[in-house]
Amino acid sequence: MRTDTVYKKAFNRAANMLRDGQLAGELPSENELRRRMCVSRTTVRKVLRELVHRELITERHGLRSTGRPVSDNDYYPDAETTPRAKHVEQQFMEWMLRGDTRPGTSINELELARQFGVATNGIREFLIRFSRFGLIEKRPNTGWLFKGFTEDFALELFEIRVMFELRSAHLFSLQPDRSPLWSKLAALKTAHADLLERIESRFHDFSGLDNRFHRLINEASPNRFIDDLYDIITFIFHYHYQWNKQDEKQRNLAAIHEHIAYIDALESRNSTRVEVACRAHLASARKTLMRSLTRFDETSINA
Amino acid sequence: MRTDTVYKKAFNRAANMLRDGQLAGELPSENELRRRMCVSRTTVRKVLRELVHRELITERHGLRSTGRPVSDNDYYPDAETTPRAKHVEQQFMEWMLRGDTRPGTSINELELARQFGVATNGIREFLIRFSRFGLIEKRPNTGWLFKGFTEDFALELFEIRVMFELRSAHLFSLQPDRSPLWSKLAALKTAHADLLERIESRFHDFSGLDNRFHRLINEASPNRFIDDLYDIITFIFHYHYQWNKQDEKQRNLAAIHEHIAYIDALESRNSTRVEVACRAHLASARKTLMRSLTRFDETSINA
DNA sequence: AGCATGAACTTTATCCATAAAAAACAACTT
DNA sequence: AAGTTGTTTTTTATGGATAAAGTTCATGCT
Repeated sequence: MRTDTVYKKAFNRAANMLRDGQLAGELPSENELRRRMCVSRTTVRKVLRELVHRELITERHGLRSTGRPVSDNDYYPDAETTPRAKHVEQQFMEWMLRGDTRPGTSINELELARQFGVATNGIREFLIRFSRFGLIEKRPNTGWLFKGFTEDFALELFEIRVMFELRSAHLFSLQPDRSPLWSKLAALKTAHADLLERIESRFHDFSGLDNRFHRLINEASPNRFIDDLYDIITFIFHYHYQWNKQDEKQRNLAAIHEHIAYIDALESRNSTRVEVACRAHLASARKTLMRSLTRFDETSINA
Repeated sequence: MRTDTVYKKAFNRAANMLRDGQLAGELPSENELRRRMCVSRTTVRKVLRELVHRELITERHGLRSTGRPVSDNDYYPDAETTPRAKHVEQQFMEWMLRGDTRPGTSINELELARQFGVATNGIREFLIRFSRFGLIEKRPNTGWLFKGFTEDFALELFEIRVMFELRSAHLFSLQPDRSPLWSKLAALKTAHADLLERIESRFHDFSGLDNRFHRLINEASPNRFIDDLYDIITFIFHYHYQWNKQDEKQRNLAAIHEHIAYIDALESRNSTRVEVACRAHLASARKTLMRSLTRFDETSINA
């Protein structure tokens, strides 16, 4: 059966809004709520029905207003707000990156389905989606081949990344002064400086910033294929570093400094400087990844 | 129910082998056949059973030998030798490229499933696979958005293609003289010259040659992400030009000459020459595509 | 032991069913 | 007329079933 994660997530959001006082007094119309929560009115109505049922809101001659205060255990647990497909993704990535899955292993849809507790259909859809990341390959009528999250993979990925980023950075620096992206860049620079101040406690925040930064660079000259590659990078890094936290603070600190230098170079509009800063940053990112890869391999082997 | 296209295709191949005399006299073992036909032994046995049943081969105390001659209507029709997934692909591409499907149209899985006569699952799997081509986009819980086979798409694709090809061509030309790829290149050059001789009748053969050529260039410095882009290009061009045959001979003739110039440049190992020839060829390919796109639009509008 | 066939078992490709979510339609209200 | 809410219809997300194809095990023959 289809999961009702959309409803549950919407319910939790609504509960949050009630708690924050965003919905104090008389509630907005179903349509208005629908817009704010980005779900269909059908779902909004389901949420409202449940809110009434739990007396979190009251309804009197068609007028809805806030009811009793929201308590912590009114919320649905997080796991129930994530669709199956996402769970499959998470479990698969863990299986692949954490387990002792060696390059050359063949992937069995049925086995994964059993292991993850879903129908084979979901596994298959995930694998098809995932195959564009270049880590697995389909052999018709037979199964999938895991090619491995290897050094080769990382090298190939970074080779393309460098090409793309140099191109985008160059085009970014050629923008007219009046382009609104310059002020966005300045804002990002400030954000970097701020993070630097609070690095001790907030170093996890870097990955969000990193994303925004690299996506901003691409915004000056959009190209869907470049965006795609960046999706891959984001995805891979997200999961890889999620289980690989050695030196995280150190790593991020270095990267912040590189970013700032890179931003300065962009602002200088000097193409040589841009190239140097861009290459320096990517070289360092690659080195970090490679180091974590080999170390990762060792721990796997010894596990 | 799963289609038995694997069996039918294998059967046709076996029939062909019988007809060609490749299996004259006593037949090889099941395992040997399995290897030759690239299917499982289970399928081989099914084929053999049917061949016996139709008296195309005879079996006597476990010894199989050829039987009556193969007739034209022993073959299964082509349509029955293609798996559903492939049919979906073909029908979808036709729907997209030939119909009046405008950018911004939303794609309905259920409707396509009905239209193509398959289960929604097959449609969905195809769409997921196809989404990496950058022409459609998924909006969760809602459907797919067709972004259009537009000029923008072609421009973005070619921008990347140029970057990749310049990089690969450059690296190709840096190979040591003893690399075996040089002789492969020479062979391809001859093939081009041959095709030029028989261009009047054989101009369709160009696309195969084109593929081999560009893939060869990439072989010198493999990168899976570059191969991926080339898959996209191959796929798109295949379908686009399948229904868009204007000036085909003309187009291919020009391209052959460009390829030859490009090969000469590579053989000269002179990087400036390589770059010039490569750019010239890709610029021309882009122009051709763009022209066919606009013309294509017009015919669609008037259709 | 090594290869051939036969039989049993496992996995993939494909269809179908259904609850959840979205969209469309209808009827009211201001 | 535009925005509400109530109702119905359509579509997506997900599970389940099964024939075809692949793989493994068993048996027998040189």
